[in-house]
Amino acid sequence: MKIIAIKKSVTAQKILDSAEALFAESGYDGVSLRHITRHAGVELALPNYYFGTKLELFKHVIERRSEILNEERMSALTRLENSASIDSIISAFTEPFLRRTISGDIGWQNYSRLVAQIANSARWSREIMSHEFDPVALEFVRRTKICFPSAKDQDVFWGFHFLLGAMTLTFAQTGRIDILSKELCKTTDLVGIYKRMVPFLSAGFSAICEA
Amino acid sequence: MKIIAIKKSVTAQKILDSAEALFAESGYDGVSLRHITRHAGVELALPNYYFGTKLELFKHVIERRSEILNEERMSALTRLENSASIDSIISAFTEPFLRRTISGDIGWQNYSRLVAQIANSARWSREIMSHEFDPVALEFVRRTKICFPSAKDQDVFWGFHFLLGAMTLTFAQTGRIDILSKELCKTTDLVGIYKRMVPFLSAGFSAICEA
DNA sequence: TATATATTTGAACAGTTGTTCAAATATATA
DNA sequence: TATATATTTGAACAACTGTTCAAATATATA
Repeated sequence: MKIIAIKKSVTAQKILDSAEALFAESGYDGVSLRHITRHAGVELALPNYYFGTKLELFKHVIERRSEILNEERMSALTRLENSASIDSIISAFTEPFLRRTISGDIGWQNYSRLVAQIANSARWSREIMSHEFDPVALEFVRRTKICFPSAKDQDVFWGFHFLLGAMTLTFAQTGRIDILSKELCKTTDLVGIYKRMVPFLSAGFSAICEA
Repeated sequence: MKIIAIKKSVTAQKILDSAEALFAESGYDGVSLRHITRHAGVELALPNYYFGTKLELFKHVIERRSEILNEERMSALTRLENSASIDSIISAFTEPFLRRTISGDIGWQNYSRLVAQIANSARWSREIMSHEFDPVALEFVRRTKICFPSAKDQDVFWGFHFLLGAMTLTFAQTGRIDILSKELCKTTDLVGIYKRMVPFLSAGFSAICEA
């Protein structure tokens, strides 16, 4: 009987890191197990040993950091006072991801690029996004409803949808806005983005959720 | 010498339609030429005859409708008066895509799902999105600057970035919000989304672009 | 009708894909 | 040290990949 402790195996972590980086760049089907193992410097058979199939490896890549992210988001949301403003609710939801990404940790940067792709993919969104991130999303919605007592539930959900779109494109780090703005705006300037994103989204929520 | 008139060949259009539908579902690498030709009911060698490589076929899929979309958006923007409100500018930019998608045309629905994925992909965004859509995007930015004379260029570009994120996630039609909201919100209800999206984004722009 | 051109067919090519497994090696336990 | 378990190795499998091409067929031109 084999007992695999993925979290403690440096080989397993090397595979996850390489898979994360390559999936973020080229997507699930754009990357082969040989790409991953070559990048990680390990044998081809090892992903199967630790994770089973390629699909299970993919899901492990997602779950490794979603657990951390969900905990941080949830605790930031529950730390809020009952009278919290929409600004602070949006900050609580978006800031944990942002802080991880701007820290310079290349793993988190790859992860956020990967999640952005998944969130906009018909194939993966329901299967992965819903499963991993909906509980925290519902807590965000619950807090926002308290903030706008007269808002209809639909309005709050659509507001969350717009927030999610703006946030995921930001974390996608595509570099398109750099080209469009002739390098006036930098995809990597997450602090500058954040300073504008929270007011932008707060005003948007107020516009559709206030009577 | 072979003279190929792609736009008039029903075979070429069948290939483009099938490629569009399958790429929208599974992405560039998730679809093989055999999937496409089987779906279209044509021989394997025909994509090469009409389009050359798989990559060139992919780009033809994108360009076929981006030409139409760009013309409609550009003419909607230039039809605006000089004193146009941010609401009307956002409408001019987003409405053409919306109208095509809600018309029930399955081809345009597939196309919008595909563009949403490309917009959030590091691999394709610069190569395809910038090339296809930046001229019209710059016209949007130019009109928005007139609307907010005291706004810094950076603020307008970032506003466009948030708009683009919200819009692409909407057109991605992932169905995630349906699950999250327990079917209270429907991804397919583009009219209901639009009614909220324009006010949401207008308020966002005002928040970061007004002094 | 005869000729030229456009299109379609069916097969083949070499390279890559995910997955499997017995054997070899390393590590921990007794 | 001896034994059991965990991990790594290297090769093999059949299926699938994008691309190519000569031959066959259809269509237009003269």
